[in-house]
Amino acid sequence: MLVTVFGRCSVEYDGRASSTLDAGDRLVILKPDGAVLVHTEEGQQPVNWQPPGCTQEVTTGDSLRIRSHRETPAEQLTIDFEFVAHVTGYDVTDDEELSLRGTEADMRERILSDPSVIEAGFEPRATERETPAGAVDIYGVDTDGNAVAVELKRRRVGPDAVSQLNRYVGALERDLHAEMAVRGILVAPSVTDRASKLLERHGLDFVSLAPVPES
Amino acid sequence: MLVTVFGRCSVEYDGRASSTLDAGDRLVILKPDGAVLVHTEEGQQPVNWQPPGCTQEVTTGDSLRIRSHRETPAEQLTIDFEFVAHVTGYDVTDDEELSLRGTEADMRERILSDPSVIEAGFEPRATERETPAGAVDIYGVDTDGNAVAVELKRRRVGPDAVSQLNRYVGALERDLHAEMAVRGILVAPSVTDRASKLLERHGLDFVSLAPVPES
DNA sequence: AAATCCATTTCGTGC
DNA sequence: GCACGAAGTGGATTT
Repeated sequence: MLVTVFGRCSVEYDGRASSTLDAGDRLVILKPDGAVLVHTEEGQQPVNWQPPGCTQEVTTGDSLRIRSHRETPAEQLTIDFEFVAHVTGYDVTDDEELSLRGTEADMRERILSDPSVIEAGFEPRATERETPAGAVDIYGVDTDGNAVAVELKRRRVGPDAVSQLNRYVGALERDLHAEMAVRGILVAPSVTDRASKLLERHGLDFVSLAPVPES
Repeated sequence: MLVTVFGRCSVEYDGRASSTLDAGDRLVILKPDGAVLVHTEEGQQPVNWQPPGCTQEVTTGDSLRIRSHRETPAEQLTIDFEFVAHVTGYDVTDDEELSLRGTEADMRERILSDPSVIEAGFEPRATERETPAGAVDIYGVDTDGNAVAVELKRRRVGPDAVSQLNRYVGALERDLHAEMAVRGILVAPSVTDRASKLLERHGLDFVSLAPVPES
């Protein structure tokens, strides 16, 4: 059963960090998988929560208390209700899976089916090619026989993505032992100013590509 | 009013990406700030959502339909109910603020109040010191007169944090124009294997520090 | 509005 | 279980 509780409660959390929240009107959600969510009137994110797999203990002495805990990491959430306005339980069953388009994986498929969107003559050789620095999204060669590392991002990128690509290029250079030159190409809808300067500094290329073909 | 709807619904989303979700039993939450959440029986995260600030349009013709949209970016969510089991509305008001301990900011305060936890003789000179590559968490000098960039992480770090620190060190070196040598110190509870090798490769130091003083 | 980075990020995948 | 990286990441802060 998925249970919702409306009411006035205070919340304490202790685990990876710790927090306290004084009494206020909130919505508490208990999921059958062990997840707990405490939502206030604003924000997309819960103000407090516990992830799936937690164990709940509900006490209804003088007042309603919900305790949730887990090990590894040791975490504990305690919700104390001063007042309960409404409780609902509903048997939620959902066999359907979300179908999502416009992800990084979709960009990869598009490039593999038409490598020329990267550049004329680009030949993909592997996806998720392992290097000592991590997996390269698309590994291939260009018309000049250079090795090419392609890093994909579904949205506008900052300096972090450039550093990531640069790590892969460095690892490939050491891996290939100077047998061939290694180029790095960042593929994303756009880049920020700093990212652009970083690309130039590291001698990396950029190709603009959006996750969803624009209409 | 914060509104919850239990029922069987299908969901369509179109915006930064796009998705479809066939009919299933779910919990839909409508917040007064315009946020919309669609929760299934499992997972901490909603299967579909709309962020705060969105505009809702509810149609109750043959069946209940909730449409939410926003501009910048243009995004739209449509929830079609085949069956509504339960609807609850509750006036949720919450003036309290979450008090959170164990954040990166707390680590910074601790270091500033006792810089020797970094190393003997370390002198902080600035926090959030701006460089062309971003802001350095703590900037200071060591006993040998070197400039020191300290990067803080509240949890175990991987290669990304090392690259981040390396960017700052590089930017400081160019900024200071070889007036003084620049050291980089990563401060975190622990590092992964790859991160450790990267630290060594870049000549960066590591200091172990947990966000919450261990008992 | 854009940029940057933290987050009790969560989540999936692979080892 | 850990490691690594994506995410419609969200959220806060500053410019």
